[in-house]
Amino acid sequence: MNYWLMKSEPDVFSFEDLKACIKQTEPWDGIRNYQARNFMRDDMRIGDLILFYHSNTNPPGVAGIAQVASKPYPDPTAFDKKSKYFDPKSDPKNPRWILVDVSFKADIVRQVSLEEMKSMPELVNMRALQRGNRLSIMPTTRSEFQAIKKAGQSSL
DNA sequence: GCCAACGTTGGC
DNA sequence: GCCAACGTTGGC
Repeated sequence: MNYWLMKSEPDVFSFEDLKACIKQTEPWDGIRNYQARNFMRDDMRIGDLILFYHSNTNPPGVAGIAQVASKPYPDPTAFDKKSKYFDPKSDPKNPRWILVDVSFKADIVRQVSLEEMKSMPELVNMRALQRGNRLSIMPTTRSEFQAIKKAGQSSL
C-alpha cells in the first residue's frame, strides 16, 4: 500500500466534485509532467490512499481522502483535439500520457490547511511541503498520511 | 549536451 | 497580480 498527495484546483475539480461523480470515480486526466506521470504509471496500485489537496485557493489544504481506482491507462484527452490537454506529440500507438482513475474514499471533518500542515511536527520532512516542489502528484509516507487523517478527524 | 528563453505552478 | 522555483523547448 502506497500513499499519495494529489493536487487539484477546486475551481477546476474539487473534492466535492469527485463525490458528485458517477460512481464517485473520475479519470485523473491532464497530467503533463513526466515525474507525475511516472508515479501513476509505475507506482500506483488500486486501493492506494490519496490525500486530495486543494491548491490555488484560500486556504490551500487537504480536503478529503480518495483512492486509486484503476490500473494505469493512456490519457484520452491527449488525443482529443478539442481538449485543452490535447498533445499532438502523443502517438496513440505509443501514448505519452498515462493516468489512473481516482475515487472518493472518505470525508474529513475539517480541512487541514497548508498552514496547519506546516506547523505539524510529523510533517517536517513531508515532500509536498518542501520548498519549490510544484509536482501535482507526490508520494507520501504512511505516518504523514496518518497524521493528516488524524488532524482532519477522518472517519476512515 | 549546454543553456537561454519561455511557460507553468502555486503560495502569498 | 507578483514572483520564486522549476520544467520544457529549441538553437547551437
